[in-house]
Amino acid sequence: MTKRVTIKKAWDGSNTDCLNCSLRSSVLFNGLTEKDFELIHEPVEQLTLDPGDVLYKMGESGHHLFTIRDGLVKLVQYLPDGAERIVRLVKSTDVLGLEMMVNQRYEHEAVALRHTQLCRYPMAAVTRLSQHNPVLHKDLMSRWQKALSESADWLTKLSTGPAKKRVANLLLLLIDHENPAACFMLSRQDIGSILSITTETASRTVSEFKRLQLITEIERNYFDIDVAGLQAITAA
Amino acid sequence: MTKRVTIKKAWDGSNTDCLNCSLRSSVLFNGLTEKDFELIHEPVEQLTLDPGDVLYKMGESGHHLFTIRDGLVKLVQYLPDGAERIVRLVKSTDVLGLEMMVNQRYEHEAVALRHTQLCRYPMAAVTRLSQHNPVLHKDLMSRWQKALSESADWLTKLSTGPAKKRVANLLLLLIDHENPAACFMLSRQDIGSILSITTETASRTVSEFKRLQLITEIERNYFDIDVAGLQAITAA
DNA sequence: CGATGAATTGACATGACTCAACAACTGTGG
DNA sequence: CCACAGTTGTTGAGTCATGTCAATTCATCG
Repeated sequence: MTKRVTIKKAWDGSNTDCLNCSLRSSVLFNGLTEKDFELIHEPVEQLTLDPGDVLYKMGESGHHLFTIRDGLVKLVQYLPDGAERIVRLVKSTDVLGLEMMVNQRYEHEAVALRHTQLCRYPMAAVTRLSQHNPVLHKDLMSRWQKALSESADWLTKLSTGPAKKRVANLLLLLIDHENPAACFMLSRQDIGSILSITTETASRTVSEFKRLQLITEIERNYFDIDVAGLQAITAA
Repeated sequence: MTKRVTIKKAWDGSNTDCLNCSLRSSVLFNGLTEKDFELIHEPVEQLTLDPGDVLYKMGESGHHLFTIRDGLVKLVQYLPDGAERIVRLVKSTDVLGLEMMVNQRYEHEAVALRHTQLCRYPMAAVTRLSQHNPVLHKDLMSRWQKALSESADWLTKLSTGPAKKRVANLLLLLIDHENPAACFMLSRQDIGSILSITTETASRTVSEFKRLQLITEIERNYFDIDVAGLQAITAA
């Protein structure tokens, strides 16, 4: 079911050199000075997750935030009846676990969907720095706001209207912006719990898109997608 | 359609005395010292909205945040096809317009659903103060996080499952916690665009609940609700 | 190769939408 | 106070999309 990844297993062994990080400008700490970095005694660590690995569980306490360097992670909530609902997808350059700074608890279960690399930050350092460094302060607010605003989109685009539109919107959202028109395909079950449809409906819809050549499998789990065609469906 | 409320019309004429506000402890500025207040030159004003009044529109620029003292406001987004979707309800002690601090634009249309009183804060002051006052800083993060977490609930409780469950969950959410078991009833159209169902389905479901005596009209638009009964439906 | 879990497909039932008529209510002007 | 128009809510009949249940194929992995 849900394998638990241990920090030992995950840690690559090399400390992350944030100053030279290729994601520097888009990453949480981009506003920090070298002097700020000196105040962080606990090291920033790099983790690697395989598909299915659980980064943290709902309700768990912890002391870390995460930034995704590359990959895709789902945030899952469970309904009273045990059904799972995916409430957000977190991808490259996004931050995970911000709620820790407020609640000291994770609010979701975080599970990797693909091979994923991330950086782990000590939360206390972020809290402390955010009160002195206005750039980080502002960056944190931006990230919260971004999550909130994506969450509204999630509602309007992925939880409204007929299944075809929803699936089309989801595929468009999964486009890898470095490989435009190449799209990582989720399991039918994940599609279902994102869109709140059954796996059968998800499967039928994906199959129909394949038949109509709106999507074409390039390699295992990667599809070339007809952006204009799918957009036509979302608008229909 | 959408009446525009002018500040002149709305302003009660008396400056709000935040120091003596009855909502003080739950309100945005609860962490401020009297000295902080001296730094706010632009006055905090009190507004009153009638049902249907539009506080701000999507994309509009502005310089203010709002706290709801009493009442209920919907945040609306429009889909490409023009259909409206309500993405959040904002109620007493909640803050509206936080996104201004990041974007300088409002991201939704804010429309009063009932007679509503609110306070208007100059955004620049909040931004400035949040960088020096750690309590306000933390409070802002909490509010962002609260909005985000409610937004996930909105998804799981109000946008998932059959119409009956959704309506039941919505009614439970509308309970006025000062008048437990008394619940303000929304228009069928609003129910529809919250739950993403048609007005007809909303009407049928509400009617059924009335027949089953799960809800009973006490006075115009106020219902006594059978909490246990509705909870049974949400769990079913 | 056989075993397991995922994906697909079909047949059928059902819940929600559509279209349409009508009832109830609100506010207006006579 | 009534008559009217306009809006909102209710209800019904028929259709369509999605859910349900079940069988089958496909992919992966030991």
